[in-house]
Amino acid sequence: MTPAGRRPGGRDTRAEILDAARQAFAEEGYERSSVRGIARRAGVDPSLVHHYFGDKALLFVELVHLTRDPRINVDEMHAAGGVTGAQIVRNFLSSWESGTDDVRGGRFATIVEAVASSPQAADALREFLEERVWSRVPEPPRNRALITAQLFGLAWTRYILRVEPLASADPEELALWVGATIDTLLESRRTEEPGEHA
Amino acid sequence: MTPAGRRPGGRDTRAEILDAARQAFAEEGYERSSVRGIARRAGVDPSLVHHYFGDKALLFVELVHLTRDPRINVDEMHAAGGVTGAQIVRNFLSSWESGTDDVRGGRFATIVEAVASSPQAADALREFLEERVWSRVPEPPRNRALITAQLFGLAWTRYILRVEPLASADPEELALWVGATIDTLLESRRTEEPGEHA
DNA sequence: GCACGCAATTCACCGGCGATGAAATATTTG
DNA sequence: CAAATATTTCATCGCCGGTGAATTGCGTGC
Repeated sequence: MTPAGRRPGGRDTRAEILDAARQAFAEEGYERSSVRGIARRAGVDPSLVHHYFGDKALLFVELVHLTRDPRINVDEMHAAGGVTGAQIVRNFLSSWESGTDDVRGGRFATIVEAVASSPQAADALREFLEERVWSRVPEPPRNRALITAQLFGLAWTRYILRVEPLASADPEELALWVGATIDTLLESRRTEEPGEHA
Repeated sequence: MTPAGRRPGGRDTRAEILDAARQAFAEEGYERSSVRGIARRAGVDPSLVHHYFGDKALLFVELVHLTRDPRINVDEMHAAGGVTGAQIVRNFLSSWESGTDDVRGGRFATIVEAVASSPQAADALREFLEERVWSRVPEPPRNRALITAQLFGLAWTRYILRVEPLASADPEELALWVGATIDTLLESRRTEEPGEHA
């Protein structure tokens, strides 16, 4: 149909592909989204996707970096008079439940799926967390990691594995339950070892 | 080469396919393993895999159920004088680090990958945990779920996301760190609410 | 002991996938 | 205006998951 060759009029095809990819990943998850499908959405040849992004994993990496900056959340919490476990949990959950997603936790599933099947995506997410989320929180690395484990364990059990009662509990309940554990970790910094009472 | 039709001599092809699948999933993960590749390993036509198992997800489900029964671990812990958080963690980690795996945590990655991309696999794992792991532990559902979240959060952060220092810490250290949190949950049953101290 | 039904196996396909490499066309630069 | 470069499509390759039909062996009833 459309002949080969560069198109006249500089519309930003790269951005359109990114947008199509965001939709596709959100709707269908990582593995089930195809480069071809994304290209189709963007009204573009599949090769163009490779041309701009290299391959599917790199396209995804690019997308994750475009997410709205979560440092803002951290700043807001500081402004609101200190970081508590419950607030961290509330914030974390709201990232996955807010917005126009069709399936609750769908965004989380997409990311987890990508991270599980592509080490590059895992690297990207880890660096993202380190540089943009934790960078302003003065916790020692071990506590950061343990809190990360708390949060992702919660989300994974809730959204992916769907274990009850976590799967259908109210976010506020979860904030209390898991927030308490995180508080223990946060407090341990001011004392000694993390929650060792044996 | 080999003509069509049933083979003489009743070798258990179904079992051979399962074995090939176990190897393949362990070495390459879920998505990267292909039905065709598994059939190739088993020296068999790909259609045979579909014939016996329906599709790839069902094949995987079949495999998970063949894992050695983890109830034994629970029994051993009871015999050893009670269940402690540290022992739970040790046991959990050893399931993913023992044996002849090439990559540490490779089995965990395989399962997580499958669960992330196939709801059927998620159902299978959840039922597996409910029926075969938790069935003998008299904790209320919420505690079971929270402990599950602890364990999977830990493993996910260690094996998949590879956040330091969890990724390279000694299992014994992890048992202390996370075990303490689990102990708090276990104790809360004998008192009241889970660790709410606010 | 043989014919018939069923289980096991392969074959030939279908549409889709990720990726590569070359060709064609537009824009930018000198 | 010409050469370099950026953008775009096309033609392929080899692989994938899955389906449906054909082929061959096995077990059972009579």
